[in-house]
Formats: sequence, C-alpha cells, structure tokens
Amino acid sequence: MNKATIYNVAYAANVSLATVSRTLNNPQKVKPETRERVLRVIKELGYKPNAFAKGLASKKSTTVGVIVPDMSRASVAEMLNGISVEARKYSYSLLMYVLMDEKANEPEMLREVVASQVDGILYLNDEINEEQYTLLNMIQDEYKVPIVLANTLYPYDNKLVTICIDYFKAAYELTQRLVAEGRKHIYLLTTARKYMVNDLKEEGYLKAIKEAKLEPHVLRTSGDISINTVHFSDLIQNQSAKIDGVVAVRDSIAVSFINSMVEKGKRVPEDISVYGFQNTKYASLARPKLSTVDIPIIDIGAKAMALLKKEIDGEPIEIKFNVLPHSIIERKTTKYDKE
Amino acid sequence: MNKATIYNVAYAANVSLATVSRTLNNPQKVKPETRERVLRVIKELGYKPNAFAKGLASKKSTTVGVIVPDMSRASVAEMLNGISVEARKYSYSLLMYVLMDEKANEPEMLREVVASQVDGILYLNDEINEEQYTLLNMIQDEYKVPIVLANTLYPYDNKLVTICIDYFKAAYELTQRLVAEGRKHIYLLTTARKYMVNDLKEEGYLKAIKEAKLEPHVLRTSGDISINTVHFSDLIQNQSAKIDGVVAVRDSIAVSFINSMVEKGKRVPEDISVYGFQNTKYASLARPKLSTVDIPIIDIGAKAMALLKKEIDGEPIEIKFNVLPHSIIERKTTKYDKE
DNA sequence: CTGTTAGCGCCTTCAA
DNA sequence: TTGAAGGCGCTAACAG
Repeated sequence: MNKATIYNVAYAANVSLATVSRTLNNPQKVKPETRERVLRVIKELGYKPNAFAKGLASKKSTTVGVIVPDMSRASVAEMLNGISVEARKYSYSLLMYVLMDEKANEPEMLREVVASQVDGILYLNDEINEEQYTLLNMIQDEYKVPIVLANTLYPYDNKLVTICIDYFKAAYELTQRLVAEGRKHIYLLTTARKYMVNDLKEEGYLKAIKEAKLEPHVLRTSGDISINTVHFSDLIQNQSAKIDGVVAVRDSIAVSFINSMVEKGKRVPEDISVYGFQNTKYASLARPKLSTVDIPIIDIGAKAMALLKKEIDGEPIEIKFNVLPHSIIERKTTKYDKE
Repeated sequence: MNKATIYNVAYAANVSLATVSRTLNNPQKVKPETRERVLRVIKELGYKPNAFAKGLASKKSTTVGVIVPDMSRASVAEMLNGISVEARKYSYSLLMYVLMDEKANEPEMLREVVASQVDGILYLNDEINEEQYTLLNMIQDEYKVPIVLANTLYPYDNKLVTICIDYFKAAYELTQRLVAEGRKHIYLLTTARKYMVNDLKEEGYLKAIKEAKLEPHVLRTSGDISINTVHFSDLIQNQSAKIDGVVAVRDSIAVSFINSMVEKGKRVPEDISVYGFQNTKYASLARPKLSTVDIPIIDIGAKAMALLKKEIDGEPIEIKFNVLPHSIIERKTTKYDKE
C-alpha cells in the first residue's frame, strides 16, 4: 500500500491526527493505552511521516549538510564513516555536497545547502582561506545554522566550532625526528594550492628546520598522483642526490614520492627518510613502509557530528576549538618486521 | 536578512506569488519584463525557495538517496565523485546512507529513505543477495521510487536498472592470463562474506581453472586489511611454496597479499603473479606493481545517476542491464619502467 | 500573461 | 488526555 498519511492512521486508530502526532513526538503526553493502539496501527500501515510536511511544520529537518572537497581522498571518506555512525545515533540524515573543482561558486552552493533546510553544516573542506571563513561565518550568523569545521581550521579566529589536530605541532615533530636522524637536506612536499591546514604544516616544518639551522626546501606539487609523479622525477634529475629527508602533507603524496625515489635506485629509509600525514590505508599498505602521523580521523568525524548536534540543540559549547591528540607511527625498518 | 519567502519577493516585485513561482519554474510563461524584475528582487533578497514547502507542494524533492556499504572503500568513494558531478547537472542533491555493519535492519532503513521523499535511489552496496533484491524490488513497486544498482547486480533477474561490468568475464580473463603465464597453483582471494559480485568473479575464476585442468583454490578472507594480513601469513606457513598465481577480488586485498609474500621473501611477479580488481589508487601506488582490472568506476557512477534521472523523468529505459567495458592493466615489469 | 485559491502532510497552540 | 484549527512556504489548476 502506497504512502499512508497521518490521517489514515488517525482514522484507523479512531483518534485525531493530533494524537498520532503526539504519540510520535511527545509520547508521554498520550495515555498509554491509546498510545499503544496508535503505534500498532502505525506499524500495520507501515506509516512513516512525510519528511517534507514534518520539516515544513516543525522547521527542523534532522538533516545535516556535509560539505566535502573530494570523496576519493581517503581522509574524507574515513571521516564520513565516523560521521555517519554518530549521525545515526541521533537519527540524522546526511545531505552531501561535493565541491570537486568548482570551488568557485561556493557561496551559491552554501545558500543552496541552507535552502535545503539543513539543521547544521559539517564542513570538511580543508582548503579553507580567509574568504571562505568569512563566508561561513556569515552563513552561520545570517541563517542561524550552526557550522562545525572538521579536520580543518582557521587559526586566526574562533567563531566557528572546530575539531582537528595540531598540524603545526605534528609537522614540527616529524621534522625534528628527521633532524634527530641526522638528515641534512629535508624537504617539505606540499600542495600547490595554498590553504590553512597545509600552511600550518609548513610553519611547523620551517620552525624545526630553522631551529636545526638547516636550509628549508618547500616543494609544491599537485595532489593528483599522476601529476606529482612527474614532478618528483624532475626533482630527482636535478638534485636528488641531496635529498635525504621528506615530510609530505598527505600519505598519497608521500607514497608516490617514495615510488619515484625507489625507481631511481634510492633506498628508503636508508638514503631518504619519508614521513606522511594521516595514516590512511595507503600508508599501511605502502612498501617500503611509510612512517606517518596518525590522525584519529574517524573520531574527528564522530566528534564533529556530536558537537554539531549539541549546537543544534542549543546546548552551550564550552570549548569551540577542539584539538585531538595525534601520534607518530614509525615504520622505518626495512627488515620484514611486524607492522 | 534571514529567510526571505516567496511572499516577500512577490510583494517587493509587485506581483503575486504565483508569478514568482512561475519565473522560477516556468520562466517562458512569464513576460520577459516582469520576469527580470522578479529575478532582480530575488537576487536582492537572496531568496531561495524553501525545499520543504516546494517538495510538499510538488511531490518532488530533486534529491536522490544513495546507499553505500562503507565510505572508505576506494571504489565507493570514486563512484560518488562520478555521481555527484552528474547529479549537479540536474541540480539533484544526494542523501547519503551508510550501511556499515548494521546491514541487518536494511528494510527499516530503506523505508526511512523512502519517507525522506527521495525521487530515486542509487544502490551501491555490492553485497547483494536474493533477500535484498526482493526487498529492493518491493520498495520500487510499492512506493514507485526508481532504483538503480551501480557497480553491483543481481544476475537472476533484471527488474532493477543495473549498471556494472562483466565481473565473470573479467575474472575469467585474469585467470586465463595467469594460466598463459604458465602458473600452476592459482588462488582466488575473495571475501568471507558471500555475495553476488564476488560470486561471479569466483565463477569466472573456476571456469578458467577448469578449462586449464588445474586445481581450484578459493581462499576466503576478510576485507579488512589488518585481519587478512594474518590470514595470508598463515597461508604462507603451510603452502606458500606452491602458490604462483593469485586473483584477488579487490585491490586492497591484492596489495596486502603481495606485502605478505614479499615479507616472506617471495618475488612478485617472478615467484607469484598477482592480479587485483578495480584499479583504485591503491593499485597504482602499490609496489611491487599490481596488475588489475580497470573498472570505469567514475563513469559507472555518472551513468547510474543519468539512468536514474531518466527513470525519474519517466523516460523509457530500453536497456535495463547495462554492462560497461573493462580492461586489464598489466603492470608486471619489475624494471623501473614508466607506469 | 497574471492573480486567486486550494491543498501538500504535519506540528502546535488553544480549548475542551 | 484529547480534538479543532491555523499555519509552514510553495505549486498547480483555474479563472480572468
């Protein structure tokens, strides 16, 4: 039977539609007997409230908009798993918006998200800059829709609830380890496009380099592995002899770099020590083994959703800027050791 | 200014709300002059139609439900990229439902999807069996909501529009190649959980093995790399000496198998030749290089969305069962060749 | 070409 | 504890 409405249920249970609505939304306000009768009918008819009508009347959607840069990035995908599990706890649905390369018309898209009546927005796009931050703030204020930044941040302000790790510190630590290993020519492999998260990693790297009185080398390349492989090859031709340490802002970049080096006959980690960022599946599957920063990405997703839920419910958020701990995973040995 | 409604626009443009609605939904029915006036006001006020009201009145949501097993599987993530680009063309939104391990209450979840008034459903869960197929069919018939299976299929029936590749043929071809290489002890590495897609791969494998008069070896393991690594190690202890060819149903399984072998001192591909499935990033980043079946996964996503759109629009779908071509990518050389 | 008028299905006071 | 009634913002006939 197609689409029972609240009227059908009311009629069959011999009550008014108001009572049906109550047994669903305020059960305690309905006499147990009638409540059960209504529930029985609901089950019999397979009734599910029409989400539109409900949303229109209640002004709530139990839906959150999730804005992501590119699904195929492992960190994004894993975060989504965390988000979805947490969202399910609150019976929230996820409306996805994939930015891909059309980041130009983000304002338009954000308005669209708002128009779709989401109760809140999870912003997973790490390519954040001042302009976007301002835009997000405007959206949050203007439309009164809470926004949470997950695995990204805007360090110059903290009006938006944020959850991430300390990228600066992580990069700083990685670089320090390379220094401690005695590496002298340490490169940072980062993305061509500039944005906050990677800028922070860069700063952390630069600080450690400076403290060690070494020369900084920042190589900006594409996030696309088919492109950066070429970059890396070029790099080799010119000065590979001198590179002996690398911090890459993403595991996938680290892995394709390692591959390029190995193809040129370099030994990893003997000749070149490489660190990645995120501990994605790429990192654990890569050979030679890749050391990396372990980011609790699933937790970040879950916590982000939990924080957003709090905001939606109007609960006070004591700490707006939430930093989760990271750790560094060493997978240096070339012997066939356990992982 | 928060939330302009159609009334505000109508008032400001000095027309009735019907005219505003028309300029948005049937522009050709409005005199150009008034149309432009209305559009100007719309822009000024930053008006966006409330999706709920629109949906309630029009019975359409321009939203499709997307049901996925696990976001972190590269094939799923990449398909979503394809879907989202295509969906954007039609201004469709994506409502995501991640199954994860709670596949038990799929009926409940599907009803939920329907209640959320999606115009159609994209089903990306490849772990399909008869029970689920029946359920999906019921949903499509009962609620008149079109469903498209993407990168999965149910081979015993074809009531649901489907788009995928020929898994049977692909596995058959891979196995034949191993045979042609002269491999004698060819294993199939598949998932512990049984489901259609992998069953078909298994059949293809078995057919080729049988034709070559070899002995079949099917190893069922977990899709989780941290678990299957252990499996593989055990396997080695007992009979690794005899394995010289492998077809894995997923790239990630293939890669973790290769890693296990290499750690035990085996040479790939000299001692053991390994093929994967999907040509994900894992495959291209893996070393030793992994040969694999290239599945046009982004296309599958886009086509699936396109087909669903057709169904939603009531256009006839001539071909319900759509098979896209696959190809086999050989990455056998151990020399440092170009990819 | 434009305005008027019913709903769409549900929630939420307000009374009873 | 329950029912009646008025919207929520928009679309879609139907008139004009």
